[in-house]
Amino acid sequence: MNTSTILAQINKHISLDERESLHFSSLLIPAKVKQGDYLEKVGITTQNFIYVESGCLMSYYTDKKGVDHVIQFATTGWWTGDLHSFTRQQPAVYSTRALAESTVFYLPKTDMDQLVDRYPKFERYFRILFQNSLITHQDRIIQNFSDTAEDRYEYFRQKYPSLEQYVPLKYIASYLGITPEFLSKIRRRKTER
Amino acid sequence: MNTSTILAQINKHISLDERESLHFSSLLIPAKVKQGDYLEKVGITTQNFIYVESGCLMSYYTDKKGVDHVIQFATTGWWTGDLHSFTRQQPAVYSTRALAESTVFYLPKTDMDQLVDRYPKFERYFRILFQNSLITHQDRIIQNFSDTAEDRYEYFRQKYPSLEQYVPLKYIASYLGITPEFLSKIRRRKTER
DNA sequence: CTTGTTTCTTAAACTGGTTCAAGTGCTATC
DNA sequence: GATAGCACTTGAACCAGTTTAAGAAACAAG
Repeated sequence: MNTSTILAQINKHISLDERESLHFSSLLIPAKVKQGDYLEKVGITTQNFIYVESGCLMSYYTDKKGVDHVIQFATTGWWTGDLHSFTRQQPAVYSTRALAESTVFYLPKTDMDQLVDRYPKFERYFRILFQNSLITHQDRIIQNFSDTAEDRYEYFRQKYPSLEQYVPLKYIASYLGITPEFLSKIRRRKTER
Repeated sequence: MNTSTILAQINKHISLDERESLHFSSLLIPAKVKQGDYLEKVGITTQNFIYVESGCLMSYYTDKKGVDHVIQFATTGWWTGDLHSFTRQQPAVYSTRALAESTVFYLPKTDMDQLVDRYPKFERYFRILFQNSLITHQDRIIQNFSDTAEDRYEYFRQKYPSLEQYVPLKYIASYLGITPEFLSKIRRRKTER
């Protein structure tokens, strides 16, 4: 198991020594998942925080009418999962699936709890991670209110160019909060110009 | 200066001893603000994280067309401010104003940085704070996509009943992502039934 | 008390995005 | 190489929410 890229990712925010790196690595559970595989399912309490080493995952919410809403894509270097379920140990409301063959690391909640307890550096790492993610989520809320769907699509393509190769358009539409039909129209308008 | 309620708030998540409590309290800068006062303005880099001791604040974004979008209300016990500006020390894109006469504590960024450095407990406190806030923001994104404006209004009233006394309807409309005119219609529909 | 200012409401015309239904194209599998 | 299944597109009817404009109600300040 090669944990060098995840350690490099973490070392962007904190500086781990040998002992900390080894301990952290020992907690990770590596896994390979195929396209379409579920990593988390609605109703089951999430036991792991998920780190994407390669490939692409998506987390989505299925509403009362049975419509899926993509809350997040996660590609190399991202953490993902149903944070509510993970944090409060309650049945998940999001599902997480692989959009392509992917390799991931699972970090079990109990281990993460002990980890941050024992090494304040990791407490810091996750504080920074959540703080940054919160900023991104705030931006997204504002953007959903103030920009048109076309602007949001343009922004999405610029911000996450690597995702277009993995993600079917219908999921991009869902992430943008529109129907696949309307995304289709937007795309046509763009090529016609 | 009485810091007992903010300390009680923090002690819900971590357990501070006398020394830590005193040190933390010594960093806080108390302030009274009147209705309409600005605590942060667009374009000015945010120096403080803001804790609301009493009263009510709102943070909002003004888009290219000059329309305000409320990102958050903050009442007793909440932290607020432009997190992006605060974290990365860049000019604020949000403004923060008092909706009523309020008392707040400012926690300067430099002090907060030193605080979490010196006391891992505070690192944990803010990790938990951001983690919880992130969960709330994820829920809000999903809700904006899957629920109608009327459902969102109902949910808002149930979740934050105390806010209705402070917050003009036009700001509630903005928070919900609709126009004041449409909120007016929703309210009428509700009373007619 | 009254005058100006802001908030809230109402109504009509309008639009960004949805819904429904049908059709095209891809690729997968037997 | 037929059949099936899914992703994507197209178009027409439709609707949730906006825009514009105006009036009513609440409020603050002299």
